[in-house]
Amino acid sequence: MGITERKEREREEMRHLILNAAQKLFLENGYEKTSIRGIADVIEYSPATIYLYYKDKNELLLALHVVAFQKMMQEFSEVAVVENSFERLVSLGKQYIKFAIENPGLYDLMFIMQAPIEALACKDEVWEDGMKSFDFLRIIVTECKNKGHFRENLDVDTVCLTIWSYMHGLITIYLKNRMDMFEDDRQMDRMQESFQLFIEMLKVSFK
Amino acid sequence: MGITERKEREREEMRHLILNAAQKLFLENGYEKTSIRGIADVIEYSPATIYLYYKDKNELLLALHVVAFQKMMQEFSEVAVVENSFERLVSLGKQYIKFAIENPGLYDLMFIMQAPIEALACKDEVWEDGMKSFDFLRIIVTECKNKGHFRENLDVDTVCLTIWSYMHGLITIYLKNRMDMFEDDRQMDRMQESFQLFIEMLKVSFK
DNA sequence: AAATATACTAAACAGTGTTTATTAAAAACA
DNA sequence: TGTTTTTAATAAACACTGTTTAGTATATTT
Repeated sequence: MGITERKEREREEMRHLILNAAQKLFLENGYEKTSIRGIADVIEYSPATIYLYYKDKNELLLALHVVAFQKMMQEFSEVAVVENSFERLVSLGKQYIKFAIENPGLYDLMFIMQAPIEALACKDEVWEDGMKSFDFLRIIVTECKNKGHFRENLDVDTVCLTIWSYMHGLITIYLKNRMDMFEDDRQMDRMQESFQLFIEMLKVSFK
Repeated sequence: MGITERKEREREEMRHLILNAAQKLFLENGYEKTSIRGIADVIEYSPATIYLYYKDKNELLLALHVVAFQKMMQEFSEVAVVENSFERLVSLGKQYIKFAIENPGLYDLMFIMQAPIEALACKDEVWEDGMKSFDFLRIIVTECKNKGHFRENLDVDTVCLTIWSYMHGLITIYLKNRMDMFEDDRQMDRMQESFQLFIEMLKVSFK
């Protein structure tokens, strides 16, 4: 009896259809204009149908959040080609900035919005995507220690949290338009200068 | 003819009344539950009345954002008692973290939400509150250079942006529940450890 | 062929920010 | 003073939002 299997397949297809429409609206018009009704319009189903496949909007946004992390992790994999482990860390930083600037809406969903975190809390699940990407950083920092770029007595987790905090802060100050404070049009330059300075700080103080 | 003066005074009182109600709701129930209708209920006026005193919700949130900056700057003034300029910088960092954790809603409004920035853009104004608080940091960093804590060839603006980025990142990772990733209940400890590490980084690499 | 289960939706509920037309009161003018 | 004009406030509506409920076709099982 393959009916239940077909049903399950159709259900998964429908979930995909909804998720793709959500992604389309999210990337095109941003978060504000990604409404359940809007998604329903795109897929030509009634709004209520969406609730047969996702518990609520938070869960739908969580699904989108998972896709976003997959995309980021894939772009991260490009840094693997860099031989030197410290240079690989620098490369990861550049990729992180690049991803955030090219996908501001997704970055918001991944690291700022409460919706996906609330959805996880509802399901009593942990933030696995966050953990995996943090692990990516952790591995590189660990290798920086092993290869002698960073001294031995540094706590890897503390170093990672410090690096991530800096990167996340720089990016959100930029994305949330708080660099408009600098009244020139050197925002991008200023970010690059700060990033270079931070790299120097790592190099000098972790030696 | 003191009628226009009285009218202006009454108008200002009404703006205050609205702003206070907004602040009350914002601090008690957070952003989501701070609605125009909710504010109207508190002050016992109709929702439409609020629009006679504030152009829209963004402008009201901008007014609240101004109050928030006043509060933060007042708390910042406490660090003036610290003699050593580098220690004053450390103190400022601690005050910044303290303010953010004690006033997460206000911090959101000041540094993450788009509403006040959009309201400013509408009025063709610059982010003066942001500039003033950044100046506070700039002055202390400048003195760190003058007193020999930081070397001479560092660009003050770049240093300030780097410090602010780190602080802002650490705080938002915490406030937006992205530290739930660490499955222990040492979140606060981890923040402190990272903060200490960053202070050491400044001390060592800017010498 | 009849009974049951599934997939879907129209309509409603309870919210949101905002605008418009209307009314009551205050100020200005004659 | 009485009349006109300006001002302040609001009820009601508009166009949205996420979500739930009750009802209807369709598909599956008995």
